[in-house]
Amino acid sequence: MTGTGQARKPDATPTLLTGIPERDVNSILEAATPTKLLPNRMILTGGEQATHVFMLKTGIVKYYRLTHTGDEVLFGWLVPGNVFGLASLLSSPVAYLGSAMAITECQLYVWERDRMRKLAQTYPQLAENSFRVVLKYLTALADRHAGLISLSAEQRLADALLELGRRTGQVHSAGVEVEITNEQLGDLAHTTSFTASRLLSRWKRAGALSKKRGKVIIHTPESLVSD
Amino acid sequence: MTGTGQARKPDATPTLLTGIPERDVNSILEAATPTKLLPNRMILTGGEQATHVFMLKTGIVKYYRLTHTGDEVLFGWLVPGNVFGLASLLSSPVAYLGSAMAITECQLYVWERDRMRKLAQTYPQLAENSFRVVLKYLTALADRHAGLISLSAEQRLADALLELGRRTGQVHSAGVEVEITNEQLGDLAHTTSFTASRLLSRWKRAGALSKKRGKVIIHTPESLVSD
DNA sequence: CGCATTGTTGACAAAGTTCAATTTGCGTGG
DNA sequence: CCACGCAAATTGAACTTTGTCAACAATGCG
Repeated sequence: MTGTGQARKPDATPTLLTGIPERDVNSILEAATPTKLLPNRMILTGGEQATHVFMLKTGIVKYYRLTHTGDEVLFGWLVPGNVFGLASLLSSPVAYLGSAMAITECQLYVWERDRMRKLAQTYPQLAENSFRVVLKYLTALADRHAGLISLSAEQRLADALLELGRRTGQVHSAGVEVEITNEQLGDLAHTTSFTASRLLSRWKRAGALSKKRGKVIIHTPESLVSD
Repeated sequence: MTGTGQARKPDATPTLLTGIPERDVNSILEAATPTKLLPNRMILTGGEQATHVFMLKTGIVKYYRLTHTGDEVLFGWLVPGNVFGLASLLSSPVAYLGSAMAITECQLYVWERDRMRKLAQTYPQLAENSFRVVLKYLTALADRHAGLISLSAEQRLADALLELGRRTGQVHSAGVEVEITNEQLGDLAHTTSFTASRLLSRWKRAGALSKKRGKVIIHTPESLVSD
């Protein structure tokens, strides 16, 4: 039992460049190709050989997988700073485990596989950070999985909405404004747009939020939390 | 059995020691503490600080998580060769993401964190393999998650049974024999022992398998595959 | 032999999904 | 500026799947 030092922040969102000195960060970013994408563009496709590493600079990306029946299984939304395509780092080639698609207009850093592998040798912190990021995704997916099993559609929807507010919400005088459709929200919470509509209506009636087409304004996040 | 430069198996179950020369493997294993555990012993607990890396030598371990309501969310069963506790490899300490418990009597290799971190520096292949293993777990959990969303209880149960057959089954003249209770099978497939019982009975009536207490003998795996 | 564990079966309930019908909101082009 | 048309949202009702619970049967161990 290592009686380690002090309480650190619970989860200080580690990313690829955490703990790397600024001049090295610059070298690393310069080795990437900056790319701009329109909404609905595919970025990578699950099952294809991993050839690039991506870091999202601006915009929102959805990471998902298609089942053999064609249903979409959403793993989560990626926001600026998030890194994906890390399977490329392995010495022997592996497939991407899911597909990534731009939801909004996006700017990305894109590294070619060999380039990134060399960088990871030059800057070992990069390798460690990659490992940490993959572990973080594993934890996130574990959370998502546990939630799907043990929470009701209502709780999942509330969680999805609150996390969206935290990650992509615009703070407004009347509350936090989130740009999302019922259908997207349903996907995030693993339910249908119908269920999403019913629950949102209920919360609206309770005064916890208000709705516009493609938009939700959360007035009282607390009132979504429990029950 | 190095076998480089030859058609490799599609998913040759990469593990911690893959591609490491035998004498180095010996050094690595010698650095571990061999440990023997009785059934139902906890090995590590989710949320605790990661201090050790484990490799299962013999036996079966379940890896799971408890929700705040106390339900158990099973991520999977670990079989000999599987490695866990890899969060220990990070430079700054992280928590184990789930709990591990011995199902059968088990033998384990256990490495103390600092020891393993030094080994990973000495043998870089060890670091790469760790990364690969974590990616593999991510893929496995993604599969599991997708299955939970898109498959019926029946299909999940069939999958669980078939995979058990593959991984832990005893080949017998009458088919593959799997040691498992209805309840364990239900847990694996994310359903109840009642549903498991009903489906097994149906398959038994169809002649696809037979049952003993705590045991299933699969006669015709094909007939479980689709519907 | 007795007892605990495991398994079976039925009746019922809960949660969400599905589908169809309708309404609302909003940009576009006349 | 209005009317059109389409995408998004709403709502009700039936339906499906699976979980829950209770009662009971069987298996096998000590």
